[in-house]
Amino acid sequence: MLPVDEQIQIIAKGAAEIIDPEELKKKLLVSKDKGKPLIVKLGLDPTAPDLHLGHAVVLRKIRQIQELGHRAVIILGDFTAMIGDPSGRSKTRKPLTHGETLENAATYKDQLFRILMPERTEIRFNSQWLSKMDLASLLELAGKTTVARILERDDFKSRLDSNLTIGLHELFYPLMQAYDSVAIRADIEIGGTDQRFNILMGRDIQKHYGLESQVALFMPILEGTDGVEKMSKSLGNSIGIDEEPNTMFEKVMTIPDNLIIRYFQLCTDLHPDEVDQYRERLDRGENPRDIKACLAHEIVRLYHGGDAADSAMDHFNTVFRDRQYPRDMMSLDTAPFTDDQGNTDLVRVLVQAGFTSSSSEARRLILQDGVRLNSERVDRFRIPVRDGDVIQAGKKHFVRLNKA
RNA sequence: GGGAGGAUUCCCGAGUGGCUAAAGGGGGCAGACUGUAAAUCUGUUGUCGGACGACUACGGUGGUUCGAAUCCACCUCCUCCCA
Repeated sequence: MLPVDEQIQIIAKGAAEIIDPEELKKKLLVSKDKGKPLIVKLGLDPTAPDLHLGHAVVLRKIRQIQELGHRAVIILGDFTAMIGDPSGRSKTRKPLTHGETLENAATYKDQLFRILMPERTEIRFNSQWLSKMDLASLLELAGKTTVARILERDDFKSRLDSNLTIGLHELFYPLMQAYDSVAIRADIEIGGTDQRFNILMGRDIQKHYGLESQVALFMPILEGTDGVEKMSKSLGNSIGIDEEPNTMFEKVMTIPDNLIIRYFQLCTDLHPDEVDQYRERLDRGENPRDIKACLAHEIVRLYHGGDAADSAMDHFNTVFRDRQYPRDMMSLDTAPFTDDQGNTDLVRVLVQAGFTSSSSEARRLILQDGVRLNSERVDRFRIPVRDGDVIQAGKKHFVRLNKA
């Protein structure tokens, strides 16, 4: 195991807040002393089976901690999912059925191990202990906090103030999540800053059960590719960890420059010192594009491996930086779209190639100077073409035509 | 239990009998600019057709009317107020 101070440096990289750093240090010292790994808890709500880089922020952090020799316990909140975490939501969420929950959980697991080390990860369902809790134990648990305390939570508070519905059962959510920490004897609970209330509740409740309190490790909420909103699939600004290498690379390249370092910190496993080197290069006035390319390469490498990262970078440089044709592009037989006079219907070609979803859109694209034939703007819908000609739609779609 | 209001195109939201494929904003796409990107500016944003045009569309079903997103009836869902 690395020296404690160094471990702390790695754990703290990119973290929004650690409560309490001294306690963390103490736990690490004991752990190193006794050779006993710490247990890092992450609670996941099994509703979102497509992980993106935003979710990956906490997962990567866990991975880094695993590399230090510690263990992770992932709690799939199959039981709590019946309530639906009210965090950050302004509405009561529809409860999931048990079947849906299990189905989601299976998908989730596959994706988790793209990031975590399986041999140092344990996945547990909180129904294991929560479903067995009898009324007496529930009352005991509930007695360890107060209504006022629960209602302090921002989202409950604002919902209450604006007369929105709050189900009584929802008030139990933080308690149940806290109880998970008791059940698994968590040393550290990690989560986004939006989990602040729930995780701190865990510290409290553990103490009431006579356990040492967990350390709360909060990670920032990652901004999406638009640089403003938090990353989320429904906002369309997310980068999924399953995305194709080229797409992933391109998407990383579209983040605003001022987010480069933040992404290095939150989306890669680079050592803090390496991140600092990139920061210095930026400060020295090096072209942010090139630093961003390093970032994109690193991120693609994490999810697809070095070779894929190299070729994604190569593709990006060719197409976007050098404005040349990509090395490999799809090809399309023009015969079905060519009339007797030898004119090819580009509208249909664009639709067929999947570049536009309707022919109206294809016409629009042509009329707006968005289509090129061998680098020349096209201003007609029907045009003669030769074997091997290249049609380009917008900046990134290419197809080579062949006349079979 | 009683009362009031709402459901519009990808999203928010205007429209209250023909001039409405439907204002405005967001988002998307394209073009210009640029050291990638962001920002900015311009255009565009239902489908089919190279234009004129046709078709489909304003929660659901039926109706009134020459004509309905707009009026009426019933239904579904949502919200608010009083108790």
